[in-house]
Amino acid sequence: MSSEIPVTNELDEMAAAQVAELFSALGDTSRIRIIALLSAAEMNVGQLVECVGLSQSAVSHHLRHLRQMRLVRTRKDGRHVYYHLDDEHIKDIFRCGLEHVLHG
Amino acid sequence: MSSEIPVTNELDEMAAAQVAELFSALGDTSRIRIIALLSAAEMNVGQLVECVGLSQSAVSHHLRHLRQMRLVRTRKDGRHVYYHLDDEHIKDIFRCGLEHVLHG
DNA sequence: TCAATATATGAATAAGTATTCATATATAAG
DNA sequence: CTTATATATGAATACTTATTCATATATTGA
Repeated sequence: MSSEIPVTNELDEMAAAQVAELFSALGDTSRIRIIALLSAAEMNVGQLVECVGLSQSAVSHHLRHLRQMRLVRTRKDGRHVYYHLDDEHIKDIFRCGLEHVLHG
Repeated sequence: MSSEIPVTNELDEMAAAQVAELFSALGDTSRIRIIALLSAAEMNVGQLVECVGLSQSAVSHHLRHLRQMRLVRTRKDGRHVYYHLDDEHIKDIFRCGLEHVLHG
């Protein structure tokens, strides 16, 4: 054995950090509103700016964060960049949290 | 009409803030490790301190945070305070996030 | 090419937060 | 009653992060 700490703990720690990073990315009102909007439909940056009521810069920074976490992906159309959720599972996670606060 | 903004948006904004608050509470490695441990079994503070490897004070602060968010509850037994998840849904949310990082 | 529009980004700052330290409270044991 | 153990908490600090401002890049239309 190379260590006194069981391997499973090491893995769990790493996984815990990743899960925390995921929830942290969703743990901001502005980003959650973006996720909520994209849960309903694909939108370009300008539309998101209008909907969430933040500056274009702030929205863009949040989108970069969500992109880096692989929570959203983009599709380019002319001068516009359309954002959508990376996969359906993201929607599930959001709905899971929403259900909890609506029910609780 | 009392406002130009549809009521549904107001509700969504409030819900979004609550969802963000929930995910934010789960968006910390130490707290997620506590949630992960409590997903498996009830534990008292001393046991949690040993498992997560933080100071007693730090763990206690995190537990207060989780308590205030109604993610955990307590049961007192002598000098010990046992913590457990508030309900099964918390476990679901955690597992939902864990599955995402394990699969993705 | 030039102007206009859409989006992205680095730097700065202000607000938030995790951890530590010191200490308080509560319970049990002797 | 006194001491030891378990947990909680306020204040201070170091660190993180959301937003803004200024500006850059890219695409379209004239």
